[in-house]
Amino acid sequence: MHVDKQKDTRPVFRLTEIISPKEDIEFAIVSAFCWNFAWMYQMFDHKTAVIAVDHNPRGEASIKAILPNWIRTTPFLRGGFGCMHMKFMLLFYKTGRLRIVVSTANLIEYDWRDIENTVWVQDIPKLPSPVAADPKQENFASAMVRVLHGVNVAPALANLLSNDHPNLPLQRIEHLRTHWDWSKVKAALVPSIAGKHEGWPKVILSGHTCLMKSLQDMGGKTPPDKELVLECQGSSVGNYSTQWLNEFYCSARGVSAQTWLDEKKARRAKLPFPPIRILFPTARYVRESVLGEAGGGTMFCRRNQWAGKNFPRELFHQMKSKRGRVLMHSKMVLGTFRDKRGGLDRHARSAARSDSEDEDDAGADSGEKDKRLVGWVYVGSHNFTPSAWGTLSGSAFNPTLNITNYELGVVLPLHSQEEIDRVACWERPPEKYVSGRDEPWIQSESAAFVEEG
DNA sequence: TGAGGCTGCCGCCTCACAAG
DNA sequence: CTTGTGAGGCGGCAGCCTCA
Repeated sequence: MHVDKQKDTRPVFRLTEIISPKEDIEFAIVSAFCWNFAWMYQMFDHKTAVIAVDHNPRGEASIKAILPNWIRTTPFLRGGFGCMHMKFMLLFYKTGRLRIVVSTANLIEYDWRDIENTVWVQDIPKLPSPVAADPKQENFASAMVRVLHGVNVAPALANLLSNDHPNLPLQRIEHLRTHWDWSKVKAALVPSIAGKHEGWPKVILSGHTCLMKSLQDMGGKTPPDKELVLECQGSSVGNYSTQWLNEFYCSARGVSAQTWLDEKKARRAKLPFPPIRILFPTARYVRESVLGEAGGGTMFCRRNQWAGKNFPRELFHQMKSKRGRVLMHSKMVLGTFRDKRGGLDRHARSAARSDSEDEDDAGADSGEKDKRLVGWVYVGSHNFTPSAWGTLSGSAFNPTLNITNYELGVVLPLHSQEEIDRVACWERPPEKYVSGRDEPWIQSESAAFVEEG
């Protein structure tokens, strides 16, 4: 389990250490795709008010009191497709401190005991008195406000406030922006809100286009003399087309989709695969892991995907945990910059910078934050799939972003090679699958999962 | 040189399917 | 019980070859 920078002296987080000291927590908003409510209930003091955001398979928005002081809320899913996959916690302490947790783990024992997950934690101090927030300013807090509205927290909060808990430390979701001091947060929050997002102002607030915007804002745009190499690691495999991989890659470089949205589809389909390494465990790795095939229940790849005509089998790489033969439920995208072949020298670069591409964004490379990054890392609930990150359509003038799932993660800038190696939870560099020898773990073909289908 | 036919490319239509 | 996309099938068209 990888942790926040300040806490990396400690290699492992227990859930009881995050939700601690539990008597001091007044209120919590907690989200996960899979819940064991009885188990989680003991993690909290029974006096603590809790809003539990959960996945509803039917995709109906709902709120319901499920335990003393607990309200379960579920967000709407268009047509019942997709899932509420966000995993986060907001822990409001009696002292005013707010602890933000963004993780990859579900709230069941298995995820915290048997497999590897990743957690990002930061404590946010309360401001002595509220400050006005610029409604146009987008930052971590404003993104969190949108997330909470997106997953139907508002009616649950109103319900608590008007019943047994009128004095909660959060009276309105918007107060997150004005009552706490977020200035120390270096991470960018990257949500995917399920549904259809139309027009640039909305499109850049969600999905891979939000990743693009966040990278621009933190100076993480791939420099013109460099090439971006992506290592995408997750526990589920999507349907990858050249078009979608290039779409994602473009955003990961910090380049707006305006550059390609008006290109003909037929032409886009013929582009080569970008330099993306897709990390997924091989069948052999799962068999030889500590829990064997039975432990492969959280890894998803289907035969018809792998066998698909244009499936990018050559992009697949082994996913081996640094921490021994344990399976990982972590989801990370690691972006690193390498010199282009025949790359420009240092001098030419500054010239290239001023005259090449740069579109609408002015602040991307500016100011003191430009301590020249070597890359960046995303960690959170997003698997590397179109359902999680979204697909763009429409025109460059009026784009549409369609997202199937609710997902949440953070992006952090990386400043050194050492930091890159430390932050990745897999052995680097990842080994490429050997054609003929290596095949991905396919759960439905394992004797341990016979009832599949 | 012109008619006819073969071939490959492109665009259009329909259908199936999406992920944890 | 969405919306968008890729695959696959089909037809039109341009280019080229062959034969009279």
